[in-house]
Amino acid sequence: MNTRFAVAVHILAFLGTQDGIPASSELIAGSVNTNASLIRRLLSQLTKAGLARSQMGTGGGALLAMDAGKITLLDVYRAVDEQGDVFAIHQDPNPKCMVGRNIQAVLRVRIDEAERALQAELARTTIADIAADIAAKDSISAAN
Amino acid sequence: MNTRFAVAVHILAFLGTQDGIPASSELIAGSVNTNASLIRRLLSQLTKAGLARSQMGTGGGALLAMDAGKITLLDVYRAVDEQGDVFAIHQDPNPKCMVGRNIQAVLRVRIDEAERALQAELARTTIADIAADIAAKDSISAAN
DNA sequence: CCGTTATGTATCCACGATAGTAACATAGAG
DNA sequence: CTCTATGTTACTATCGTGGATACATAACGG
Repeated sequence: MNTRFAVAVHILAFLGTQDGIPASSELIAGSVNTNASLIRRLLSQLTKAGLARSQMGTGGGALLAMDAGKITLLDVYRAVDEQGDVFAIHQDPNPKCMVGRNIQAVLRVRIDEAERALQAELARTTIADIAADIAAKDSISAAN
Repeated sequence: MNTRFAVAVHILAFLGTQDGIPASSELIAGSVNTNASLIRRLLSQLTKAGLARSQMGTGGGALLAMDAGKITLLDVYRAVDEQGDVFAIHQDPNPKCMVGRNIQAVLRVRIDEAERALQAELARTTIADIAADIAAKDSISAAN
């Protein structure tokens, strides 16, 4: 139940609103309201996954590595959630018991199916969708 | 990433193989290979959710509260995973930033969709299915 | 060419959740 | 009345998460 996925999406959505101007980790941290080092750690993972890239030096910062419409939430999920497992299976059940010696393999199949369903849904949304949702919602609140 | 869900399914699958004979928490703990107190804590949640019931006293123990074919993995998930949220959303993003003041609501929608997809998949499997898988897998290994 | 900006990474710490363990009051069977 | 077993509480070790600091390295600009 960590917030890495949510923060990573926040970062990429933020980069998506920057029109190609590099954003420093300090700037992003200000939007997320957290530590710049944490942002850099996440950006490092996003960069390794090929979703973001960065420029060092004056005026540098992070950029999207590809079009926001090409980055899905599944990509982000895979980039930041190392083991990518929603459920854990308990270790060392009793092999002398029929349930104990088979539960892990049986559960693995069902959990993988559920995980696949989750990932398929995540794949249907892109960072561009998120950015559009944010802009739409913001114009509505601005109107009130 | 806790194992409560997996252990709870293990417990119910175990009860499903008991043919209506109450199973003590000690017995179940032996199959799961953990502590009886932990089993009782989980059984308490399963009982509150109406999935299991128990008899105190000599010869007592836990029983399924309904037919194994009527209990879905979603029921178990809801019974033991209190908050039932796969993803957490970071708190206190910066309201002065367009992304910061809208990201939570926007992410909430998408995360809820993903969560629904996960739950729909879990709802497709029952404890009876799990018990059948276990029996099938066990007879295969026994044949080798 | 040197100082400034900013990344990338390592380290340390506080906090909370998980799960293992023990203890005990209570309820039911014989 | 005794034995069994539940239901619940409390305590603890361990680990993951996220906050904070530090620093070597890289790029840009005067």
